[in-house]
Amino acid sequence: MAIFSKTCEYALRAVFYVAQRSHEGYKVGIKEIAEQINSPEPFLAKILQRLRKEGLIQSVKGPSGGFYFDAASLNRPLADIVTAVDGDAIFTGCGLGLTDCSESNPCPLHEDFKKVRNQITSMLNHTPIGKFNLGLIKGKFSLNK
Amino acid sequence: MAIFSKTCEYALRAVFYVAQRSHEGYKVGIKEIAEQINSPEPFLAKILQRLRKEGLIQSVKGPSGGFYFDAASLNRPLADIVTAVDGDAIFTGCGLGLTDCSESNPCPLHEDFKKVRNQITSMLNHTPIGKFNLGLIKGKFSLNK
DNA sequence: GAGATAAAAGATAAAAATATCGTTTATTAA
DNA sequence: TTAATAAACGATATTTTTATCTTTTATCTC
Repeated sequence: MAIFSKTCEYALRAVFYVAQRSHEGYKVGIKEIAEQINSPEPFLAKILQRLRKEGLIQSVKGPSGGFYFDAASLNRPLADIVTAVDGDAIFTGCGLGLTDCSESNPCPLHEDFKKVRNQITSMLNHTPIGKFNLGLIKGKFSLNK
Repeated sequence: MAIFSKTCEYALRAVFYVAQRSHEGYKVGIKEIAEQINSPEPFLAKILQRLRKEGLIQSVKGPSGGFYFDAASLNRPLADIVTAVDGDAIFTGCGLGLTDCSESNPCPLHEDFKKVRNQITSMLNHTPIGKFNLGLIKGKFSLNK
């Protein structure tokens, strides 16, 4: 089990790649994205369609078209992407899968998981999509293996 | 997406319930466990079979049989249960799903996820199966909704 | 030892997540 | 205004996870 679904992992990797290229002034085609982040192209296309419908990423059709982020979108937090793809289970869900777990009706791991969730939530809320652009351009980070 | 698979959530809830009952001196039948933790009985049976094969839980067949933990097993860490069911992805996997992510070839979120993973790992390694027995007996914790 | 009980095992089934394909629509550039 | 390009859309396929059912085996009680 991972923190995010496979779908969300692809989404985040794609987001980082498109953000980097947007920072450099380019739009990117789905084929290039899929190659660069090592994901199945048609599946990734579906994911980006969803993000686009939610207004989280921009795209234009036709020659010299592709996906990109405008300035405002580059500043959105990663949490928006995660929520769009995986919902808010990672932010609010019980670690043991209970539906009514809460302060007043806690599972045994409630306090422990609260810390973990808070850390993940804080990280995703405070990390803008474009945060790693310079690092990616400098080749400091990997997105493909 | 959750931290653990549904299978693992059931496993942990069942483990807590059986641990509590073992502490009280009882063995528990699969039917009672499934009822008390609100899980599908035959599915849970498969899960407990796996744990039993790995020696993480004990069981006896026949009348007045059922599942239980011996003293040594009650002191094992939750990490053993999680590893048996979900493998070690939660402890070692890359947050973005990369296979070769490491200190020398990091994904953009590598440092952030290291903190999250370390916290989860530490928690699961330092929490023995029997830790919540008294709290459960006193009704302080919920396992069923 | 016979009958009852409860877990183990094996074969399936259903649902959800992941992945693919063919066609359509929008946009651009010539 | 046409040809080429690239995303959008809709239908379908595959794989994995989750769940069920039936039969078998072990153990206890009498």
